[in-house]
Amino acid sequence: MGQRVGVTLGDVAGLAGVSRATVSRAFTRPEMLNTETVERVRGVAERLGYVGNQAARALATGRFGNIAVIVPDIANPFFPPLVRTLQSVAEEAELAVFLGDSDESLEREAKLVTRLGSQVEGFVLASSRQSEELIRNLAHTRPVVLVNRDLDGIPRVLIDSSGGMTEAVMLLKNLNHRHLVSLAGPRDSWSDQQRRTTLAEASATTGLTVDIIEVGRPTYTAGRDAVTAITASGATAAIAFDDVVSQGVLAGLALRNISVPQDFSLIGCDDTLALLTTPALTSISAASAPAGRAAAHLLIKTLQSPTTPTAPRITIPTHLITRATTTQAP
Amino acid sequence: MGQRVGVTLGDVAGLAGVSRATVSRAFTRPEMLNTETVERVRGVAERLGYVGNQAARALATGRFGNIAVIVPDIANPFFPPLVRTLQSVAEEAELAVFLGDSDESLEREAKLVTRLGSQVEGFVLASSRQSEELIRNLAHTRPVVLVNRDLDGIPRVLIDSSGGMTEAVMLLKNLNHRHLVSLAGPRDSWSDQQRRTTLAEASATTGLTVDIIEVGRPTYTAGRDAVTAITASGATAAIAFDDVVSQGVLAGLALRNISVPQDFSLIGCDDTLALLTTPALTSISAASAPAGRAAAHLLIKTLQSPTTPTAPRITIPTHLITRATTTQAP
DNA sequence: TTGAAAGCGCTAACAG
DNA sequence: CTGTTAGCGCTTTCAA
Repeated sequence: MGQRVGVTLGDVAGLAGVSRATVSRAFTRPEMLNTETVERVRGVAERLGYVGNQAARALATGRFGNIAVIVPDIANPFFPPLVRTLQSVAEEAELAVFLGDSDESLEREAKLVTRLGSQVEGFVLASSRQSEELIRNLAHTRPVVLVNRDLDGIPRVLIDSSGGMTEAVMLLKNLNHRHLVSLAGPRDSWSDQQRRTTLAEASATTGLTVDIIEVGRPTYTAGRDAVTAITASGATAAIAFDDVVSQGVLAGLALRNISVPQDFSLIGCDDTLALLTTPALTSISAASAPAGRAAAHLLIKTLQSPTTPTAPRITIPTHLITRATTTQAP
Repeated sequence: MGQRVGVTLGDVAGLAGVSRATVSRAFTRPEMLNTETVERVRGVAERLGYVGNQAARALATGRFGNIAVIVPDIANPFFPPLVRTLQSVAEEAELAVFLGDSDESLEREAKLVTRLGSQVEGFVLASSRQSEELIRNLAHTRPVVLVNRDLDGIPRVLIDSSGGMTEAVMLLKNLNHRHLVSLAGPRDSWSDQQRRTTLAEASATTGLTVDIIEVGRPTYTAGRDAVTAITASGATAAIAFDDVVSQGVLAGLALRNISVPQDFSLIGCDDTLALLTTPALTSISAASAPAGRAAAHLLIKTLQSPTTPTAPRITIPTHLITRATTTQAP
């Protein structure tokens, strides 16, 4: 059976000469108690170094005081700022946060969710690759907030790249590009699908040709390796799934002595590498830190009023940030 | 009182026609049971979607199945790979991981540790800023593994930058630099202290002059703003606390039309920005992913054999990676 | 090989 | 305002 872990409620009760219930109340409902009692109990607790046992509390109340955030790849620069603000907001609400990295794998994401499900109040799923069905099942069990995924009736915060994406296409058109390539990312990512759709619309409107090259997992290497296909396509400009991929493309282009932007124009997404590249990358903004904050607030709100009439939904618009990787078509 | 959360052991027991103890054993000690019983119970459990309640299990066993990793700033590119591998190893060991971001603050780190202390088996403190006393107290309570912090008797993994740092100074000396500046980071960071010490020794050996400029929190802005002091110093080369700072310095130098490496040589640390900068940054390697893996293994090992004779200690050596930001002194 | 029963540390009615 | 009591869901002796 369970072994003593440390100082318990009972220990404090004994030394303070009160019942365990009183000790409990001294922490959770001090207003119910005589001020003096509260102080005495807290004093004893402090002296003993008493720290409440979360597991026991969770078992008794059904509340865990924990939330989980699941991301496909914490090493992708889009996510750390999101996780950072999320955790900061959670902390203010006295919530501890589990981090799950699904490694872009649907199965691992599912495993994480089940594993964590029994000890969290709710989930934030960022760029979830899960099937709609699984997410709905989960949301049926506990509050779920989605980031960059849109499912009717589930709270979510979306970074809507359509604005920036449309601006990107417009810019390239105005610069006389006629033929672009889109470096598409993970197929089961909502963001990727949204970008595909917007791109299709924009190309229809503008009459530009857009080839699609799938890079799959968005990495530096994937971008660099895509350059063969890019040059083969004959396009004069590319829009990449994210800045990490762009970074790779930039490197691959340099290897072939293709200069950016003179010979080729390039636009990234998420604006995570900001001024880190040379030339500085034209990119589509994506406020991941605010998205994390918003998601945290949404989740906390849902936790407080379980029966929300309609799911709160936040959409963060994007825009194109023109820097130095785009210019007139050669 | 606690409300039903989902399917419980009892539910499964009822439907399978066995006692709750048997259900429990079917999962935790199947070898004690009739194979047939195990299968039947597991079948029923699966059908019902039974997931064990961690809190209850923790209460009964004293084991939580969780660990925590605390970092000063998850948005600093050094940490995500560390956290990623850490979580991956933990997952294989059936451990869930809490993430705490202390925002470089000693107080927040302490708060996180207390908050999480009651629901984790152990801690990984990465680049902890805490006082030695607090860490020792904590380590007295539960297993602690340190990353980039060295305290007698506590397991730790160190990325030993002295090798790379010495090589860096040697390189600069051989390139005829006589006067360097060191951009020092957070004072309470072990890594920073180690770098200061090594630098002092190396400069004594080589006869180079080394000025120290404190940048405090290692950010892009801090690096950029340090350039005033750098130019004022009259040094011809700098070694920065990390690559993020270097990145800022590079930008600040560019603003003043000082070209790197012709007019000024620059060396970073941690090699996190790899080829992202232009010119590509000469840097000191720091394998943060392997460090995360090692830390996870160490913690798991400690968890399994609580009374280790001597604390396991891993040291990862570093070396200088010469790229394009270093050349002959002007 | 299985069941009965006690208990992990805490909270929440219900009395008083 | 405070104590008594009955669990929360699970594991683990002890018996059978």
